[in-house]
Amino acid sequence: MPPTRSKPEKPPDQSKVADAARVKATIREVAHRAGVSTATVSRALNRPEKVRAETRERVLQAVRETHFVFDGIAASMISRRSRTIGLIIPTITNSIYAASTQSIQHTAQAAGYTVLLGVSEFSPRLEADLAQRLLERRVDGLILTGGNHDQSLIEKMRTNGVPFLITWKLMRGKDWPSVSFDNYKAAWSAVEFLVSLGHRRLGLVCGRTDVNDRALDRRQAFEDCLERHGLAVDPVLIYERDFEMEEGASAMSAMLDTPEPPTAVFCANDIQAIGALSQCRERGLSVPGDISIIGFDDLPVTSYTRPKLTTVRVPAHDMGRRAAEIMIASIERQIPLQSVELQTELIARETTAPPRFRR
Amino acid sequence: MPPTRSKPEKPPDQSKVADAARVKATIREVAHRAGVSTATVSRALNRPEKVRAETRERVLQAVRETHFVFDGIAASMISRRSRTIGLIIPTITNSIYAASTQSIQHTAQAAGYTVLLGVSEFSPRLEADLAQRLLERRVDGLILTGGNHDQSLIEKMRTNGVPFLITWKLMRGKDWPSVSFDNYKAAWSAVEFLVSLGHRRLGLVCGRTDVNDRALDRRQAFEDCLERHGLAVDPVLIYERDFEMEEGASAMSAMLDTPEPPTAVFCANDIQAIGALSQCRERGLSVPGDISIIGFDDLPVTSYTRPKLTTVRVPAHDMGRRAAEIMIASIERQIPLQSVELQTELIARETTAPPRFRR
DNA sequence: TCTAAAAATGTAAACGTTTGCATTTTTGTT
DNA sequence: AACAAAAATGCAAACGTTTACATTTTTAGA
Repeated sequence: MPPTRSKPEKPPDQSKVADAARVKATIREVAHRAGVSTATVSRALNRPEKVRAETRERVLQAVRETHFVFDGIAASMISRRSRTIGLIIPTITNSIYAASTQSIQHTAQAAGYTVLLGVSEFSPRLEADLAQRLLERRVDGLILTGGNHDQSLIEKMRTNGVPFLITWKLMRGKDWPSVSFDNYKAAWSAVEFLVSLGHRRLGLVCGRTDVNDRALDRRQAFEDCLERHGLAVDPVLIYERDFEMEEGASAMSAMLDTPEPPTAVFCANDIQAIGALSQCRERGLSVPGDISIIGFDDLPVTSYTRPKLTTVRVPAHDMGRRAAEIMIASIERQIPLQSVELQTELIARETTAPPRFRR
Repeated sequence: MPPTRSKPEKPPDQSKVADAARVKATIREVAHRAGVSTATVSRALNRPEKVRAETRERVLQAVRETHFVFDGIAASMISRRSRTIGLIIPTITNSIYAASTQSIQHTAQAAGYTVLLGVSEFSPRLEADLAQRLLERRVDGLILTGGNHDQSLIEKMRTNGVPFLITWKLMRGKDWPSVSFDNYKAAWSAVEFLVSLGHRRLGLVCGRTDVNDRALDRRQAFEDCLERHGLAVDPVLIYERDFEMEEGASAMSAMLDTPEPPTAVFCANDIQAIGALSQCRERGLSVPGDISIIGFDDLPVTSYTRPKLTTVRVPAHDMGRRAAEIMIASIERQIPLQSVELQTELIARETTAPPRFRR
C-alpha cells in the first residue's frame, strides 16, 4: 500500500505563524500535547481534584509549553457564568463613591471576579443604557447605587434573571435587597445634634433631590427633624446643589447674605461642607463661634480642614465589602440576596458648638 | 397512516417557563418571528445599513416582541472582539486616579465600550494576576498605570496580541506607547520654583519609590534640581511614604524635629501635602511665613485648604480621555498606538513665599 | 484472582452569535 | 422587455470551551 495521504491532518498555517509571535493555543492543542482529551484539560484547570495528580501535572506542563491562555469568553458561553459583576455608580470623582467602589472591587477581585464599571452621572436614562450593555456582557450580578432607576432597567434585570443589589440607600418599602445605612436616620442624627446644641435657625445644603434619592432622604430628615422640634423650615435656607466644593461655598454665601442667616448649617455631604466652611472663613466668620457646620460622609480630608469638620461617618468600605460578599454568595451558592442595614456614627470634631446668642 | 408523532419538535419546558418570567430569546427566535434568517437579524442589529429598511423594521419589531437581549459573549466568541477595555490602576481612593479613571470610563462608554476595572494596590505581582484575568476575558486593549510591570504581564499581552498603553508615566526609553505628562519635568518645575524663591534648604515627601516609578521620577528631579543649583541633598529631609494625609503629617513632623529644618518642602502629591500643611499649622508655624509647601496633582480640595495650596496641575482628565481615544482608535481602525506628552502647569497659590531669612 | 464500586477519562453535543460564500431579489440601463 | 450589476438575504461552518453520559481504569474487599 503506497503511502498516499491526500489530506494531512493539520497543515501548519504559515501566514498566521508569521503574524503573531506565537499562535494562540486552544485547549485542544494542550490536550493533544498532554495526550488527554479536552474534557480532562478542562477538568484539570477547573476542578483539579477531579483528575489524577499525574495527569494534572502533565496537563499543566502542556499549558506552560504552549503558553496557553484560557478563554473565559468561550467558557462563559457554555457555562452561563461570566465571573463578572457589574457596578454602576453616579460618579467616581466624589471620593466617597470611590471608597465603596474600591471595596467592592477588592472583594470581587479576591473571589476571582472582575468588575465591569459604569458611571451613570446621576441619569437613570444613561444608567439604563449602561446596564443594558452590562447585561449583554452577561454579568452574573449587578450592584446599583440608590433606588431611583428606570423601569426598563428593572424589567431587563428580571428578564435576564440577573440578581441586583442596591447600595447607598436602604430599600424598606420595595422588595429590592439593599446593603446600606439609613440616610434618613443618619441625617436626622446630624440635625438633632445641632438642635441639641441649642441652634434654632438651621440651614441645609444638599445634593439635587430630583436625581438623587439619598439627598432626598437627607433633606426629608432635615425638615422633619426641625418640625418635630417646632422649628421653622425656611426655604430660603435650603440649597440643592451639585457635588462641588464651589457649590457648597456659593450656597453658604447666599445663606449668609440672607436677612436672617442661620446659626448652623447641615451640609449633606462633606464636599459641599468643605466649600461652605471655606466660605465662612473667607468672610472672616469664626467656625464654630459664629456659625456651626456639620458635614456628611467623613471623608479622610475632614480631619485636615481647619477647624476639623464635624460630620457623620458612613460605612462606605463595609458597605462595599458586604455588598460584594452578599452578591457573590448569591451567585455561587444561590443564597437569596439579603438586605443589611449598617450603622453610621456622628463624629463630633471642631466645627460645631452652641450658638453664640441664645434666644 | 395513524398520526404517530413520537418526537414533537419543541416540548415547552414548563419548569423553565415557571422559573423565569420569560424564557430568554435568542437571535434564532427573533429570526423566525421576523421571517428572516439569523444572518439578517445579526446584520440588522450590527450593520443596519446592510439590510432593507422594511426588513430592519420587521426585525426590530420581533426584537421588541420577544424581549430579546443580545448576547455579547456569544458575539465576542466568534467576532474576536469584546468591545471591552481593561484598566488597571494602583488605587481608586486617591482621587487623582479617580479623575483619570472617570475620564477613561466616560470616553469608553461614549464609544460603546465597557471598562473592566482592576486595582493593583501598587503590586506588580497582583497586577499581573489581574491582567491575566482581564486577558482571559479577552479585553480589546489594556490601559496600565506607570511603567513598572511584571515581565510575565508583558509577555502575556504580546502573546495575546492585546494592545496596551501606559498612563501617568512617559515611556521615553522603552518602545511602550504612553499618554502622560513628564513626571520628572513637572517635579523639576516645582523644585525650581522653590529655589527661585530663594530657598536653599529643601525637604521632600513622596511616594514609595520602590513600588512607584512616578514617585521615583519626582524624587530624581528633586535631587537633580538641587544639585544643579549646588544645593545639598540631605537624606534626613527625604521621606518616602504611603499616600495618606497622616503620612504627610508625620513626615513633616519628623522634618521639623530635625536640627536644621527646611524652609520649603516639596510634597510630590497633594494628599501628603495636605497632611504636611496641617502639621505645620498644628505646630503654630506660619505657612508660607515660616515654611513653604508645594504640592503635586492639583486636587480640587487644594483650593480650599488654608492657606490655599501651591501645586502642580496635572492633566488627569485629558490624560484619561486621550488614552481611551487612542486605544479605541487603535482597536477599531488599526491605528498604531501613539505616545502623547501632555503638559503640566504650576499653580502658585498661597503656601509658597521667599524664606524669611535669607542667608 | 475475581468482582463490584469508585474514580478517571473520553465522546460529542451543546452554547448563540458572526461571516464567507452562494443565492435570490432589486435596480438601472438599453 | 432583457440583462448586468448591485443589493439583499440565506446557508452553514465556525468560535473554544463545558458537561451529561458512556466507557475505561483503578481500587478495594472477599
